[in-house]
Amino acid sequence: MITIGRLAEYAGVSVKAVRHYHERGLLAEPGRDSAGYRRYTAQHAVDLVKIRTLAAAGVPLARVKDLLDADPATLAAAIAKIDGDLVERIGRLQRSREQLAQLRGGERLFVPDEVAGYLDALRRLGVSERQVRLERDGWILMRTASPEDAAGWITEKRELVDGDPEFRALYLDHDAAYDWPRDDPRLPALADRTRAWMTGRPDRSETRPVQNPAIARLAQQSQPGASSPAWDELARLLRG
Amino acid sequence: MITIGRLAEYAGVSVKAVRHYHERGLLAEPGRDSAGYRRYTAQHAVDLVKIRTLAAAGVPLARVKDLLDADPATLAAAIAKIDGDLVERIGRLQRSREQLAQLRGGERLFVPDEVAGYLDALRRLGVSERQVRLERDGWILMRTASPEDAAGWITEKRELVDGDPEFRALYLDHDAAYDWPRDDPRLPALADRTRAWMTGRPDRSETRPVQNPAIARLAQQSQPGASSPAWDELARLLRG
DNA sequence: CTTGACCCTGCCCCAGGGGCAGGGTTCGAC
DNA sequence: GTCGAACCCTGCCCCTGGGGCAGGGTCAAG
Repeated sequence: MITIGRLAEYAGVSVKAVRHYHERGLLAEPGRDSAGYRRYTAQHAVDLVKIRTLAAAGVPLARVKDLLDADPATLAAAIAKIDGDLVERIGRLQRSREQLAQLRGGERLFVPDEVAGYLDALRRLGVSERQVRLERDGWILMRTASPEDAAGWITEKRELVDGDPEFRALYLDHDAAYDWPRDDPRLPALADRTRAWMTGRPDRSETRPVQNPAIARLAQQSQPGASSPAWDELARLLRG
Repeated sequence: MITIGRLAEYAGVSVKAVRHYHERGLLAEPGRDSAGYRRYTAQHAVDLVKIRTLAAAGVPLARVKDLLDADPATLAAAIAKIDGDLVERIGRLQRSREQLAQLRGGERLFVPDEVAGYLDALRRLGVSERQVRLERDGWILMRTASPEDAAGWITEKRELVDGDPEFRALYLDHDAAYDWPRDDPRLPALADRTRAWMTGRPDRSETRPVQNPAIARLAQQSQPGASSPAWDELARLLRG
């Protein structure tokens, strides 16, 4: 006849846990001795190890209770399912490890791969970090509104950056223009070149070229102080 | 400017969780629109993904809060530790899978390997399942009282079962005697043979041979109805 | 006869949300 | 113009699996 402490130690659980299992009806309450102490049998130890094993596998105690007096076939089926869940949980933890590793290395975690690749391409081009962040935030905003459109948008922009030298040049100039004064004499010329490039674009020219400023405006709303006098002036020149 | 629902969807968490993070001070409360709705920026999405990643790795929200504005070196160290915990947890789950598998296959889970081996040896000898269970329970009881003694005891009994033919014969007869009537004429003869074997044992003869009935008595206490009239009579004959 | 290690019950606490009540809002369809 | 669906708001109580503490009683050894 063993005490609650010895029982708990045998099974590798806390005394508190044993009492908890009594309360939940998982483990039979044993008899008491003259002092009112619980006195356990070996069978209790066997039952407790069973409970501990299932609970350690993440089975809710309510289900453990059912499983304890299920017939062997049902138990076997349940164990198979629990094992499947376990495999899945292990997989999730492993994916969690990968995500965690990316937390150390920049923004890859926060956006899908294609976007990360696009942002890296911008960086290789020599675009400022401020602009890269604007692009990233713009993508996130787009993406919350319409994931498919966002995916198309990133593909097209990637093609432009990789394949259109004039787009690259304009992009870098727009980036640099951020810091120019509002009355910088280079602004009208830049607006003209931009308009020329836009009219040179074929069919889908009404949607995409507008997108760049549109995104910028979105990002501007979301990030206070993300525009500049020169950009405002440039937008005015393009509209007018 | 995105709503709470879109933000939650982007990060793969529930709306409720986002509000929870606000309450805990993990995620900055954004501005409200004219209807009182929260309106988020892309930066919130980035922050939320970070929170979700740490939380998914099992980091308590209170620690997540600290990590969010820790410097990169501290963060890297913390991530290394979290990753270590993750590896440990994965290991535990894998061990849990093994234990679970044993739940289907008998009692190996409930006792250490040597004991399981000993019980299997008894079964091969032709001992009844009732007796095997008595032995198992006796071991568990012993073990909770004194693990080292229990280990020694199981080793000696294993040696006896493997190496002493007369012990094996006596053991099987004792097992069979369980069901005899109290006045069975074979009982005195069995008691005599048992006494003869006990006196034939060298040095440690006062501890071990007594153990078998002692264990039986322990098990008897723990398992109501685990003795029988014939066993009681046998114990009386051996004492007298 | 004390001291430390047990045991008892009962209560509140934690994370990490879920669910529901009891509202208000927005948007598209009819 | 109005209806319904799908959002959003706050506030409250609920869950699991125990931990911790209070405020006792008990037991064995020195």
